[in-house]
Amino acid sequence: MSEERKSLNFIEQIIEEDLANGMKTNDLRFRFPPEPNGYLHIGHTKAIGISFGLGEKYNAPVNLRFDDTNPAKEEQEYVDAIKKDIAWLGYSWDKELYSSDYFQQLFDWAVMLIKQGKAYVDSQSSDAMAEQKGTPTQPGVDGPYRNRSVAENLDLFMRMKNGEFEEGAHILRAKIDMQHPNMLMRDPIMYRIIKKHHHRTADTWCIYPMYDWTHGESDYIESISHSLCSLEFKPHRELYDWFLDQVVQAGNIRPKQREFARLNLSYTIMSKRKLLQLVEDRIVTGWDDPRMPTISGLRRRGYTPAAIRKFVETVGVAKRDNVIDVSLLEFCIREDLNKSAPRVMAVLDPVKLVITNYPEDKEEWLEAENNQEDESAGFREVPFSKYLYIERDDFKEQANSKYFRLTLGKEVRLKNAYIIKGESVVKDASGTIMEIHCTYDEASLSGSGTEASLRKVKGTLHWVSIKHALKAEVREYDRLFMDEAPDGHQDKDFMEFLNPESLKIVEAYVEPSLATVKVGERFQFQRIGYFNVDDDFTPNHLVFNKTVGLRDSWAKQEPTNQAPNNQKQSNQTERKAIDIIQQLGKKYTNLPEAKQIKVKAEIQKLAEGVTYEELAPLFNTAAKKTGTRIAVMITLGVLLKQGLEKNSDIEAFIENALADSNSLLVAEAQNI
RNA sequence: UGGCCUAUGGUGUAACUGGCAACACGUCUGGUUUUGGUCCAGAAGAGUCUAGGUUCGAGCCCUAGUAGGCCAACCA
Repeated sequence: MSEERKSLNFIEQIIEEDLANGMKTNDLRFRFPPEPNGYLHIGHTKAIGISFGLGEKYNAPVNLRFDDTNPAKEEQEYVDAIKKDIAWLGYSWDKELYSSDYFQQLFDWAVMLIKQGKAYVDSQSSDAMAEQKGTPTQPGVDGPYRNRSVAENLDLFMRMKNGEFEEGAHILRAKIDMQHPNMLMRDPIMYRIIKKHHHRTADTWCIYPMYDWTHGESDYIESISHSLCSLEFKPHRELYDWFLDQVVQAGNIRPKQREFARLNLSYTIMSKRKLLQLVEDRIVTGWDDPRMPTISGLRRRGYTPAAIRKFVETVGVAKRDNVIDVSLLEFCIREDLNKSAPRVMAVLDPVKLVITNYPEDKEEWLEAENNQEDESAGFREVPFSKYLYIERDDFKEQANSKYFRLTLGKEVRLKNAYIIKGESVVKDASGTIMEIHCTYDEASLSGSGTEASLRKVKGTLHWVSIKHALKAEVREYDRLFMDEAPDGHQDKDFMEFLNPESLKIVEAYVEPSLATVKVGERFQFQRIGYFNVDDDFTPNHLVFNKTVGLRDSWAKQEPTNQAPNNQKQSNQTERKAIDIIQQLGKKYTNLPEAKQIKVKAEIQKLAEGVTYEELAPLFNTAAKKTGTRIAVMITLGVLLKQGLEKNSDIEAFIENALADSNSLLVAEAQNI
């Protein structure tokens, strides 16, 4: 319906162009090609979102192709985990495929290249070959085996395949150009000997194709129309195309590689190698530790697929390096959970509250709304009694008027229950508060509709009845690293930035309705945050993970409250006249004439409050910023009229303006 | 010393392909609220890396700089 045209990212634009140039929508096909050597992380989600998202948008198939050309690093465990994660995110692939499915075809093509004189067997050490390869700034030189005969190459390659040689004895290289400016084109390796068991082909091969030789040809075999990958593969594109040139037949789809910037998240790392190190060094409990940026970690932490997909959609697709603020991820999960998570009451840091005028043995079951954002969520009952737990944080013996919680002599509401008034405290010998005594107003019950219940109080507290509360283990997570870019320092190892307090385990008390929870269920602990039931949960041991805290504008201002000397902020917010003039100037040249006259009058008025010292620095305004120069000129005119003496700086400024090509500026200069 | 890529508020993306720089997050006000949450209303913050050029007009086109990233694994 809406005419709103959603802007396309550069990849969508390329596809639209291809479509406009005659490619059929039916020919569109994408792929996601993970190497099964680790778990998927939030960064992969971007690649997944792009390719699978395009599949959804154009109703085109997307293959899941495991890039399994290196048996030394790849394992079935990772294949299973990757499939689980993609499915959990809600994407479905057309075919589950493996690069290893194409080993025979790749081998046949390699033989063809040898016969055409476009590939040869090299028998040097890797050091010698590296030497000949040159550097980015220096061309390489041809090696001694470069011109072996086709027959010899064929014979050696067959014997490589037959397992006659040890690892490292020979390799197969494409014969391209050792002097090529792109190092990847300097006779890249196509095959190496690896005598290891492969998770799919077992021991049938002892030579394995390299990434570059495999990837484009696999795309071609699968008729992938657009092969999307991250920016670091840009230099590979030239080789990708060269390999394609050797096999593509007219009439078939020729895959196109295009590259986008990968996702980086502040305060975390994305490198699979480094993530593996965290697992192996036992910094975290595993790939699915809730502090890990892996999909499995986020899942265990309580993130939803919808939130993660929204996040990836929001960050966009472009070609410049980026670091996304974690606050955006947190926003996405809060937004989703706010709508869906049932609210419950839980006290994480308890202090005992005694309602002195409440009958000793009385208990009431009070009605509580499950989710005010969702009417269909209904109500539940929570038990109330004389002895409660509230958060230690929610009480201060005395506090200023900014503190909305319980203090002595003031009233607050107990959520879903009564209004209470703080009366006294009981402390132990060390001064720690052991009990808070208060009185309640019996007529003020929530929802009772009485005049007393409608009374406004400035704070509302959550609580649990001690007698009825359930004990629960609550795991509160903080960021794993204390630096915004832990692996962005050349002089420091990322492990140096580990946050020693990334996990805090507390024993909490929760309302009894949580007795029947199941693993993975998500809740909002009111006034605290979102939590889910951890995998470690058992029926007699409740375990919750903190997914993310609620936004907390109180926590933000509290520290500044402590500092006594920021009373006088008000006059700082008043902007200086010169700043306003500068801002008005910015747009001056773009304004219609009527508006210019108005703005000029405004500048002249503001100019009366400007000193020469404030104005002088602006004489150096860049020539390009004509508007600012005009505003400065107008201001200068006012100052001169007020009796300011001309000096050499002023003369120079005016002279420059008179020589300018902009007539408005010249006119203002002439006025002076 | 080479090649390739990128450059827009604090962050991430837009700008209908040359016409008074928009959206989201974040920040700050104010209102509503039985969550200091949500929701609502508003504000601040960018002369689009720099210098030239083309044009009536440039974030967009051209030239030259500058800055950052990637490229020398028998990894992907």
